[in-house]
Amino acid sequence: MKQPEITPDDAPKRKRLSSTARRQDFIHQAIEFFAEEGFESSTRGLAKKLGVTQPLLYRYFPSKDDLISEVYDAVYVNRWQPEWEPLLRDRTRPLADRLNTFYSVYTDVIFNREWMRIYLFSGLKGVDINRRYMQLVRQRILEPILIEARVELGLPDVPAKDCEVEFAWIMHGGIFYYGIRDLIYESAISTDKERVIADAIAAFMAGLEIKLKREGQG
Amino acid sequence: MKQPEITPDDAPKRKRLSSTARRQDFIHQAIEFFAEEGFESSTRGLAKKLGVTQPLLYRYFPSKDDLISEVYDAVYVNRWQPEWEPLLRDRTRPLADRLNTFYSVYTDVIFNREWMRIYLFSGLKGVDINRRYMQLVRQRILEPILIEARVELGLPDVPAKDCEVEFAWIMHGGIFYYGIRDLIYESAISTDKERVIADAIAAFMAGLEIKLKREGQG
DNA sequence: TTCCTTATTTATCGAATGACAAATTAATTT
DNA sequence: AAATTAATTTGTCATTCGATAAATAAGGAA
Repeated sequence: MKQPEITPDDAPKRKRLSSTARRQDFIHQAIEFFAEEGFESSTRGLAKKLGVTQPLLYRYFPSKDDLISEVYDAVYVNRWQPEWEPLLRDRTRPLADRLNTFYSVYTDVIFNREWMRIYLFSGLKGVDINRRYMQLVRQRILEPILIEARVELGLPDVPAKDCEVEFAWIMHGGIFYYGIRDLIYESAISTDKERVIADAIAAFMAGLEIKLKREGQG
Repeated sequence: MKQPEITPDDAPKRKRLSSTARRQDFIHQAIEFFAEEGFESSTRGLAKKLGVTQPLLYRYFPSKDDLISEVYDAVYVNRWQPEWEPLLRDRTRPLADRLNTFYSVYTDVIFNREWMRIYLFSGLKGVDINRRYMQLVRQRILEPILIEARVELGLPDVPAKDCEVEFAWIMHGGIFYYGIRDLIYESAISTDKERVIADAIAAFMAGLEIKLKREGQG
C-alpha cells in the first residue's frame, strides 16, 4: 500500500526553513515524539514525523543524545516559572490560599502528557537532570512552604526538619500521582483538578499543624 | 581485552537444567533485567545475563513479547496477597491501625526497585494489565477503606463517592511516590518508611473525617 | 556400552538502527 | 543571469535487533 503523492506539481517538493526556525521546530516536535514513543525510538521515526529525511537531523544535532539533552532543557528548565517562588512567600495571603494558587498554576504547566511522560522516561533512564529537578522542587517549593507554615502558626522560624520535608513530599507526590493517573494511566476519576488539589492541601495543612505542634513540644 | 577462560577443563561447558527449572530462572532473571534496562533492551543482553545463548530463549518463549507477558504476571499477579483485603475489613481494630499495618506490608512487597521500575515501564507502554492493576487497587483497597471510614465514623454505609475515592488516591499516591523517590530517583530523605506512612495516614484520616462530615450535611 | 531424547549452541537471515559522505537543489548574493 | 552559499536528500556502512534452522552434546533409558 503506497502513499499517493498528494503534493501538487507546482508546489515545491522541499521547503527550506531558516536554520534557527528549523531547529526550534525539531526540538518541539522531538518533545512530542519522544514523549509518546520513548527515547529508544528511532531517529528515522522522528524524521518521518517531521517530514524530513533522517540525516538532516544530524546537521542540527551532533548525535541523538545531544538532541535528547535539548529536549530535557526545553521541558525541565524552560517551563519552570520563577514567579512561583515569591508567590509562595507572599505573606499578605493565608498559606492555604497560596498553596491552592501555586498548585493550580504549577499543574497547569506539568499536567500534560508530554511533560509527564518525558519526566517518567528520563527518570527511568537515571539522567541527572531529573535528580536536579527534584532538588529544585524540594528547595524552591517544599522547604519554603514549611517555613511559611511555621510562621503562620506562630512557631519559631527554623529550617524544616527532614521528616517535615517528607510530609510535604507526600502531599506533593499525591497531587503529582493524580496527574500520572490522569495523563499516563488515563484512569483518573474526577476531572475537577482544582477540587482534588484543594482536598489534598486541606489535609496537608491540617496534618502539618498537628505534626508541627506535637513535635514542637517534645 | 578478552575475558580469560576460567572454566576448568574437567567442568562441563554446558549445564542442562530441567525444562521447568530453566523456565522459572529465565522469568525471574528477566524481571531483574527488564526492570533495570527497560523492555526495549535486547534478548541478547538478557541471554548474556542468564549465561546462555540468545536462541535458547526461544525454546521457552515463542517471542520476546510472550516473555514480557510472563514478567508482568510474575510481578503484578503473583505478588498480590489476598489477605490484604480482609485485613482492611477487620473491625476489631481501629481503622488507622489497619491502614498502618496494610501499608506496611503492602509497601514491603512493592517498594523494591524491580517492582517499581516494571510498573513504570509497563505504565508508559500502556499495556492494559497496568490499568487493571489500578482498578484492583481502587476496588480492593481504596473503596473498602472509604466504607470502613464511614462505618467507624457512624455515618451511613453507602458506596464511596468519586471525589472521596480521589481523596484516598491522593494518600495512596503520596505513599507510592515516596517509593518512587526512594527507589527510582534515589532521592528520598527519610529511610524511616513506617514513619512516613504513619504521617500520611494520619493526615488522610483527619482530612477524611472533615470531608465526610461536611459533605454528609450538604 | 549403545541408543534416544532434548537441552543447548552455532550459524545465519532480513530488517532496523545511528551515523557519515557525497550529491542535489533552493535561496541569496553578485 | 551567473555564481555562491547552505539546506536538504540520496546512498551507504557497520551494528544490532528478533527470530529461525540446523548442528551438537548432555543425560537418562535400554
